[in-house]
Amino acid sequence: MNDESHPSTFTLERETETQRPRRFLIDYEKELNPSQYEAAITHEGSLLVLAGAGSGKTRTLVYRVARMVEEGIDPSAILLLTFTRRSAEEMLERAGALIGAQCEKVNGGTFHSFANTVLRRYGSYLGIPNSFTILDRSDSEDAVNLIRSRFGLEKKERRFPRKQTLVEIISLAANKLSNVAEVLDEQFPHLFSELEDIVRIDQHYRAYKKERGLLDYDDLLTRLRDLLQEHPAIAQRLSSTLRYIMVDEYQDTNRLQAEIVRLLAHSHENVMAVGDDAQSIYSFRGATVRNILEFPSLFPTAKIIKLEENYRSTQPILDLSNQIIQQAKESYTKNLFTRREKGIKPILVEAESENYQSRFVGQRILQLREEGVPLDEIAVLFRSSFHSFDLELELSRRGIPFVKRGGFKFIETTHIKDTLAHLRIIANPQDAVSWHRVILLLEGIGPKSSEKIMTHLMSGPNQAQLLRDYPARGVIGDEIKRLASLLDEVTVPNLKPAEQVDAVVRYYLPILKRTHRDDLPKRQKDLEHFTTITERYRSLDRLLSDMALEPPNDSVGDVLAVEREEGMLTLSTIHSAKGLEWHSVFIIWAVDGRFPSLYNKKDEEFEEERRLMYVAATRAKENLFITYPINIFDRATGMVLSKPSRFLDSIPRKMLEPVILMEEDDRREDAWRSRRQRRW
DNA sequence: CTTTCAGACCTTTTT
DNA sequence: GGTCTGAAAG
Repeated sequence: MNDESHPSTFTLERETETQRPRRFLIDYEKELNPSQYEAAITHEGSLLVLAGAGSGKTRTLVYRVARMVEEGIDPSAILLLTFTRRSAEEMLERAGALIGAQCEKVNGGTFHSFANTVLRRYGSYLGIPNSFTILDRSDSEDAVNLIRSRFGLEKKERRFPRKQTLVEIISLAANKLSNVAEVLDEQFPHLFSELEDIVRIDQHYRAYKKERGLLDYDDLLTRLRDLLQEHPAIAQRLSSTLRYIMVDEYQDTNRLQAEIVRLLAHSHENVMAVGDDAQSIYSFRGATVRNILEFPSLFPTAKIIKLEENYRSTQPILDLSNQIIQQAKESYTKNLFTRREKGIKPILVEAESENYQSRFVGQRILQLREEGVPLDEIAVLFRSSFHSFDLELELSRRGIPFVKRGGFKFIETTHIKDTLAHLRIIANPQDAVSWHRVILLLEGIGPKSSEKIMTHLMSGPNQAQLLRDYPARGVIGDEIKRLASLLDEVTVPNLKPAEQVDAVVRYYLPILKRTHRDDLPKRQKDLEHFTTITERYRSLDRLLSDMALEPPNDSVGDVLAVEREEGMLTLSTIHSAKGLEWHSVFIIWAVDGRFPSLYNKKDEEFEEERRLMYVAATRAKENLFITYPINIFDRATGMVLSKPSRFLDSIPRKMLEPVILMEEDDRREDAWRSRRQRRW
């Protein structure tokens, strides 16, 4: 984000335009359909674009940016808020390819990364130090846990919620502009009796963060909102600099984010929200479909444009998708149609076991490749990250290269988090969460000693010196001295982040050897990989906030593979597949109980699972395979799952062809064939 | 006080 | 299959 050099020269393009017709590099009218075109050329005022799956939403956004810039709007006056930073980058790249590099000056990113930039700059108005540390989810949990144990709450007879739950509750309260009591009432009624203690923990957690210069994900948004609300002069300044705001995936924003948009747009109301109410799938993080539905009442002059022509999928795929969403309790605002009449009917595959399912997918992918479909045009989608474990083994066995999106991240592994904790105490010596982690790693030190050392450390400014002064003998004394030397070593002025990382890793390796003897080589490689990633950074603060906001999610193997020429197959959670498309898509584990998952008993949750299935199905352009294993024992529920997902119930057979896998001779590779199935 | 080990418990999706 | 807790050993 480049908010340092905004020349506020806004020429009056509208008037010039009427005086003499402009020449554009692009024939927008020809490149876009009438609705898309209208969205692309409407720049002033508020605009709601209801864009169905595959209706060219991204294209519209890209062309709109290009058009604005071509009309002479200063690119840095445009703010493009997207769901991931990557999608912002891609859009700006595409716009750049259309009309030129000045599109790079457009401000683009996630709400969180935007908030980070603004708060680094203006946070001091709220008493936030500009070197604040961003806590990721597990850091927040650690902090809450620390507070909880100080209260001695975990020793009560009745079961007190675990740290994940606590953080979830606190986070939801922030994102929904609600409070702990309401969240408990709505979503955790069984914990209502703990209200007082949870509120107390929340309060202490806040104070704790404030004292140490820590901000969690929610604080980034909350504090940005506070800044805009409490400091009108700054709000005014930002608002007049960022004169054109676009928000992508609006159906997955929460009330806090909507409030931020409202405040930012206060002085000009040039806001374009784009989204699809039928694809709202992030309520677990406080998103509400009400945002998109109520946009017109927030901005009463909003113009509404619907994009209903689907350019992605064939008719049979669209028929199935429409059928899935039509069974929803509430109806949605659009009706999708396509001109791609011809196509292959989606197939529903019943596999005897998980491994059969994996083998089928593997085989079929190889067939598709032989038929000329490149691997990077194929994806396997699933409800939960772990659903692909067996398939991953199968793919490796067959030598099919893949990337996995969603789920566990490289950055969340213990050894990387440990390394990061060391870097954080260097960047922000007040960061108690990280100190705690670092000190616990020392041999012979547990929670009690750690607490003592921490109190000692917080008593003065020079931590390395304080460490040396700490009275400790023997092994513990040596350990503490070693840590002190590391701190001295890395606080030499003008050291590059990568050099600091290198020092930390050298310091950390013996610890790693002690604590993770078993899979040391892999972890060591991860650390090397991590060091490489850090080489391009010039500031440690920047490095750390990037790691919190946009963590690289490749593990070592993936990175090596990316460099291969051949495309790679994509494995992805459906959540991470949002906005993407492939020639051929497999949806695996479409078993009732897994998808929809049995935890989601409430109506709303259930409906969201349905939308998830809809999102998954609409990713496919030509081929769609839905597979499910039968007779699977589910450990979580202790139930035997044997029925295909209920979202596929009552789908006419003419829309979805059932197939059963048959085990045949081993020499026949394609051991499956179609046949009638009557069991359901 | 720390470490270790056995048993219980729960298991989603992400910035 | 992994994390968390509690109890017992070092």
